[in-house]
Amino acid sequence: MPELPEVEAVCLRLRRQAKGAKVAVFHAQRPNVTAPQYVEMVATVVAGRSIEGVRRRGKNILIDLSGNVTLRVHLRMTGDLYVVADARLRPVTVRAWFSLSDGRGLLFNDPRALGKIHLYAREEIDAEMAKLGVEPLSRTFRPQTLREAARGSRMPVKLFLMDQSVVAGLGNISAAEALFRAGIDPRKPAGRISPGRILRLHAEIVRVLRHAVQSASIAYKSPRRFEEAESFPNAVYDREGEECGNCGRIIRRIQQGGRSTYFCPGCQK
DNA sequence: AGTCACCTGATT
DNA sequence: AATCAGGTGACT
Repeated sequence: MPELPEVEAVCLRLRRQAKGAKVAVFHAQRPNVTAPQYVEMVATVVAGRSIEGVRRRGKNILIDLSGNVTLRVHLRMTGDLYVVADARLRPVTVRAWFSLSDGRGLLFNDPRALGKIHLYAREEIDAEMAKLGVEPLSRTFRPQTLREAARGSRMPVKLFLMDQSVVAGLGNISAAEALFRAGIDPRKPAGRISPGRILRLHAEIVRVLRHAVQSASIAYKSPRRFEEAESFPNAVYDREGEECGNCGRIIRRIQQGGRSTYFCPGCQK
């Protein structure tokens, strides 16, 4: 279920629960989870190192370990990463886990098994993450950032927004919702959007993500406030055939880049 | 720039 | 049985 907001929530949770803990053993159900790296290599290097910090870059979770080593966890479509009191009690869909020296377990639960865990030297990881685009919730993300990246691009703007080398962390939902709020047709070439619309799009991206981070963090924290967290329902995503809350037209679903795109033909030009 | 493979589970 | 899924990388 993860886009940037859920990944951010996972990082917050890990920071509270796992910071300072020491990794004893790494286990993997299938070599797929670390491929093309060897499970044995990861296990050997990770053993005995403590968790110094947890960072997020785009949709990547970066776990800094002692001795200048960093684990990169990508949740892909269905991954989740969380601490439990006893790793022996784990769902069958847990594809890998870390035994912590205090007896707890750090589980990588991933029903579809598309997620990845990779190991890097500290200086390698920064170079790797430099391939990603701007962090949309940082001050370096400005309307001009979008304008310059979009200049001359004939890519449909929805795919442009989901290109991680442009903006890091936008996914299928946030891209669709931001485009709806900015009143932009997802099929429109990125380079042909007016400066004024780009300005609006920038603002809506930030607004959508800020709110989703807030909701995701609350939902992960206390189930009691789950309703509150859900109080910002999707305007278009997963609403094919329903009426647009703004203009009443029927929300459509089309295919872009092999994924579903939802939009309102009335509001989005 | 578009299509497909990677996986499994839920829904139609 | 077929389609869909909040992602990405490797192919045409």
